[in-house]
Amino acid sequence: MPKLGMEPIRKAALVKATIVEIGRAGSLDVTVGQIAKRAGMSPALAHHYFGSKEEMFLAAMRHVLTLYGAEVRGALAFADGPEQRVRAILAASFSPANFRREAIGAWLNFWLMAQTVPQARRLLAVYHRRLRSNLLAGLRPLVGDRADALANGLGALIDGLYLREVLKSGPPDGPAAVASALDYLNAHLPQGTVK
Amino acid sequence: MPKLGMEPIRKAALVKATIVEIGRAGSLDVTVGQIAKRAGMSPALAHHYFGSKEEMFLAAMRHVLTLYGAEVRGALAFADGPEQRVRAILAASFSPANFRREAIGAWLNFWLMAQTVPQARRLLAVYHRRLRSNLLAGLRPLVGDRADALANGLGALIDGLYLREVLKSGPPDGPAAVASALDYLNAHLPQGTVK
DNA sequence: TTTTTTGTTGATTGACGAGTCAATAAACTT
DNA sequence: AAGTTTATTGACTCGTCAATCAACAAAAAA
Repeated sequence: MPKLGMEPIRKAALVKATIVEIGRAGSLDVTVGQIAKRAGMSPALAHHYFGSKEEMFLAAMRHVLTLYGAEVRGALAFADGPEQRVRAILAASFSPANFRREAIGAWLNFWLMAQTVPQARRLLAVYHRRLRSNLLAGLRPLVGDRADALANGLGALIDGLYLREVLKSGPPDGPAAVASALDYLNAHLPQGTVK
Repeated sequence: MPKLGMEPIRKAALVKATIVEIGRAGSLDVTVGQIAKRAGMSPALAHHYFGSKEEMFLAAMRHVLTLYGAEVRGALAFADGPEQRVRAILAASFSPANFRREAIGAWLNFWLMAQTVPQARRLLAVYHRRLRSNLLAGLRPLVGDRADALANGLGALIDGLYLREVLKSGPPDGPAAVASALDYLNAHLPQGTVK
């Protein structure tokens, strides 16, 4: 029953299924069959649309990063002043949409992939740069030339908090993570600018 | 030419080779064949000694953690006072022995494995607890009841710094990482206790 | 209506890799 | 010397999986 215009629908379904399956498996050892099944189609069709498994992974990674970027932008739009901007970034980073098991698992695996797949490395580098410049914009008015080191530290801390969440049992605790990061930030500010 | 007493030698060689190969591949997609070859023996022999690939991975992980633990203990032996203890832990964490490409890559993969292999999870949990209690011992005299939150933050920061090193090109910069962590610590101390 | 394009899948190919087994050989024991 | 244990490997089994292909179906274009 070939309805036309299936391509975007199928691709979206596959991307979503890829993320879910990677999160579920906790690794990239996921067969095209599993992904296709979850997306409700045959493995052959998955190949038809993406050409290869790697392309599927990359599309999934792009999707995760895009979502995250959108969330940050959205939060930033409402932020008032540098301090609120930094807060907004942190809140977006640990928002329920991003800070949930599947996404965290997927994220960790993309990191792994970035070690060996140049495309993935590039994607991750883009995310890094964006996060960094967003943080810097907020931090510079607050701490001047120490902003650079602080942005690095905060970036690493965010990644570390993600990493640690992987091992915890129970649902991820976004607010606690935000609190941790804010605490870090706060300690570096001329006393208590951020409460 | 069966010399006796080969077992420990072979096992050690395999563990080492496992770490190298995982680091090289940047993932756990490493064949027993590759590992065995690097260790200078047939795949069959590798199976003979370890029974399964997973056992090999776990042994490698145990080895990495043991090395790290030993380094921390060693550094701690010379540490004088709480502040020096914390410094010692950080220095050991980013020492050349631990903070090098292969080990970092292996570490990241173990993290991944911990998501699904209970044994691996347990090993990582042990490392976590030890790091935590070591940090706490040093921090409590310095910051009292805020030590708990600080230890968590520092732990996450350390992990994050490892993670970030994966993506950088060029050799890992241990001292810079230590400086980052110290900076974090310093910001939380009643002014400038740690310089 | 014929042709082309788009959607879809079952079956197959081809490669690869974990783990087993049987066989060989050197040492050590009795 | 006969028997046992340890070391070692080549050959093989068995399963899995990415990717391809041939074929069929429905819509759109001609």
